[in-house]
Amino acid sequence: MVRPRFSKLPPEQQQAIVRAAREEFAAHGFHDASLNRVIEAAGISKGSMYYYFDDKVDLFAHVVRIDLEQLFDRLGPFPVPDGGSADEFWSTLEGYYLRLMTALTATPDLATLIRGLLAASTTPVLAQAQADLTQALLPWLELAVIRGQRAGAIRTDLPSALLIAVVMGMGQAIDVWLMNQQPADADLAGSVGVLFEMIRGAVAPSKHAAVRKGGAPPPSE
Amino acid sequence: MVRPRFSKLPPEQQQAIVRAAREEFAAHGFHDASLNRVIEAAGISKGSMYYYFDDKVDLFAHVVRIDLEQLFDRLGPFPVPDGGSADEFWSTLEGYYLRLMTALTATPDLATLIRGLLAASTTPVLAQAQADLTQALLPWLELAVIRGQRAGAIRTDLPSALLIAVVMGMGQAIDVWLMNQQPADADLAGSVGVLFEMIRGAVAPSKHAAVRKGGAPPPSE
Amino acid sequence: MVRPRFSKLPPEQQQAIVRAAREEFAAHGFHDASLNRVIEAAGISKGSMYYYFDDKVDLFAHVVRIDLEQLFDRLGPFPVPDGGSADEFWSTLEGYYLRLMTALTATPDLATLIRGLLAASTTPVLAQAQADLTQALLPWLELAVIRGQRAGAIRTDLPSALLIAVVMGMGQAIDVWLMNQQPADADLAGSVGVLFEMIRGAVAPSKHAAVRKGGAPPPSE
Amino acid sequence: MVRPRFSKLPPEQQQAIVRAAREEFAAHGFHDASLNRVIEAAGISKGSMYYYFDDKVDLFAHVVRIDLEQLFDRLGPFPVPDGGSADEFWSTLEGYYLRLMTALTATPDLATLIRGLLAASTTPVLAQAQADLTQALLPWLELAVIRGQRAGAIRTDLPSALLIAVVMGMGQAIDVWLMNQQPADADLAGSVGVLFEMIRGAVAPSKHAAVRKGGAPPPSE
DNA sequence: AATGAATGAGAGTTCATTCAT
DNA sequence: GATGAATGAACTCTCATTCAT
Repeated sequence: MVRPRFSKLPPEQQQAIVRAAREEFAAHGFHDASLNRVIEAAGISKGSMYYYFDDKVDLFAHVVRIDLEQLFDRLGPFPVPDGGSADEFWSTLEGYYLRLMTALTATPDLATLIRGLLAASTTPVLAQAQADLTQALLPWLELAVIRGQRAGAIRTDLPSALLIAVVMGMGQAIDVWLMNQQPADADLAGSVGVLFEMIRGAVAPSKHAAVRKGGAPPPSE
Repeated sequence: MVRPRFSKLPPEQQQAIVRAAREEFAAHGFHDASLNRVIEAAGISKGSMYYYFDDKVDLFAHVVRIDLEQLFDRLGPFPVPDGGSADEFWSTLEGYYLRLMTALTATPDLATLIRGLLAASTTPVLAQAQADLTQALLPWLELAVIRGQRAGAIRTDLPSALLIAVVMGMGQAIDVWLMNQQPADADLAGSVGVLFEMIRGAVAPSKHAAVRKGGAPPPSE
Repeated sequence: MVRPRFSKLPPEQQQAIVRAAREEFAAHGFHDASLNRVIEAAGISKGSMYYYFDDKVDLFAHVVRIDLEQLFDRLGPFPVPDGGSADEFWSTLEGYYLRLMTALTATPDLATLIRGLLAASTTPVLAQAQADLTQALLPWLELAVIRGQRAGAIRTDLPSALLIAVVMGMGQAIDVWLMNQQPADADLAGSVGVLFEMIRGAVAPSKHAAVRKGGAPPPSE
Repeated sequence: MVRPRFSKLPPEQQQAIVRAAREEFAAHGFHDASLNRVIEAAGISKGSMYYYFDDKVDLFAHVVRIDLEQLFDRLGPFPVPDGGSADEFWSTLEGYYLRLMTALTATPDLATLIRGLLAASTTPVLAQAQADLTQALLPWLELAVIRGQRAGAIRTDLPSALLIAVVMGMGQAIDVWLMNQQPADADLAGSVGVLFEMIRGAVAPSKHAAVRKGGAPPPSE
């Protein structure tokens, strides 16, 4: 955990440290990031680094947390549509996601960080940071699933955790695909539209599902 | 490239080395894997390691290649359904994928390796290994998309690269989810069924697409 | 570049490190010198070595630089005779060179270092160190040539670079010869006298040159 | 020493090995030359290498020896002018040296080898090879000095070893200077002329010497 | 509160040499 | 006679972390 000492620093110095760390982690990934380079860029001593943060992981986690906070502060609270039709549900979500992706595209270092974190499936040392990230998103996602189900927009025959995982996988794939395309913002809207279309196809109540599994009847809209 | 010297080793010693390396890479990822630990576990000298393999990357590539070969030897060739209905198309694919996942679930280290390789988006040193893996799969995947489109099973209004990326993202998510559940084989079939159902929903010709983009009219199912 | 950290060390420790490095480099040459042996002899850790110096080349360059500085501090500035006769020109130079050689003979390790550096024609990694050394000497040498020519002591029909190269070759040969003789200081003066005599014969305005090349008429002595 | 086994090889294989070694040594210097690369280029096994030669030094010495032999075979025996005037003495020598340098310029790898060997003042491991090279040349050089002295072309007041050392130093300097100029053959003759002129000035009987040292009276020209 | 000097463990890689076959 | 597999010692260099001041 970040030590309170760090929070007492003048904001501009906090920012200098976070910025230096963000750039280093984004540029080299967690493992290859060098604390020596971070403290040099931040203009602080090595002792101070360890005075503020427990260790490398702690610094990394703090950077991700801070950045995510700022990101979502800018975006405003997650809109979780309550009531309304399935179409309204998807449309609300898509609007929000588009703004999220627009923001992420504007902060590529953060995007790189998140991508790296999501992908670091084999680095146990980052498990905590991953868990943190997940914990920050999961409750909202689960709420969204529930409301989507109530709106008849999301199938009810699968665990929400699975639905969420698959949707995030699709989103990640689209993210990578988007970055490889380096689209203008105009394209971004179209791409997000396509993505949501596919997501909707994947998680919407499905006639195939009914046939295959004979699962629970879809809740009435 | 693996040197012929390695291939001349008695099979059990080749296996000992590959096994040691596989476990190390699976446990720590490519970067954090330690050659010292590998040679210790394999019971060979450091000089021998470099007598058999060019370098760390070469060893890694060899392990992945060997394991994939064995995997696909066990599975037989990719079936690419040609002709037939959309339902038949999906059913053929699902059967194969189920067998693939069954095999992967039985070799979790290999699964971890592949996952790590797919995710190593920022490690240029593995670019070759990634390219190898991709090149082995892409042609088949593209063929599958084309035949799926011909069968009316896959939408035609999006680039196949995007479709493939999204499907792989979904598959990866399911993989992770499956590994976290540590399901019995029985559950595996169900999960793969669900996955394909979602994939089908995502990439099947969509009425939404037609509405949104004014694209090509969906081929009749 | 040497890091300031090193300069802050207590002088005796700086000296211990420089001495250990000097002996190692002199004994084995740059390439065969082992940093492991240096840090062992200096009594510091491997980490400290790299805390003080960028790398092996940096250490080597520092040793040479320090030693040369001390050498020329002891000798005083290069005297560049201006005006006067050819005999006076040579006599001034000879006096300085004798003091230089006396100093070098007293510090054989430094002599070895310099010799090695001058001879390292094929080691691009030392190019910077060589360039440093050359740049420190060349301007003075060229000035000396010009003034010598003005005094009628040096021939004017050959490029100064060639003259300098040949003279340095002769000096180097004498150096080696001197070291093999391990002469008393008394002999040193005689040897330097002989060397200068030969140098004078080689680079003095020559009647042969006039005959052979039909070059500029030799300036009158 | 080269083992007789090597001499029994078919000449073309001997040549293949020597050629591979020569190129490797010339390209990387003795220390950085890799036996692995040599055997690969020569197309022999590592065991064979050590079956033919004691070790790396032995191989190096053999290459130098063979090449020098061939060089001097091509040049013919050293001409040691006996009788005649000082001018004739120098002229004979210069003619030979010009042919030597022409030959060396045509075989740059050998030239590099020799230069490296002459310069390797700090590599005790090559002491034997250096001594070999010197021993091959010294007797002739000393004979040349004696005859030169008899012809009144060379001063008699200095040990011949010193004269030889200085002359070789001058020659080496010119060699380097020549290589940096990359002259056409035409320039070579001129350069050698200049070199000999300077050599003559350096080692010819000198009035300065008589004045300075009160040494033996100079032999009459 | 803050520093920065010091370190040790470890990294990947190279290579001349040996020796059983 | 010839091979090439096997090795271990050595190499330079990196880095997160500690701790006395």
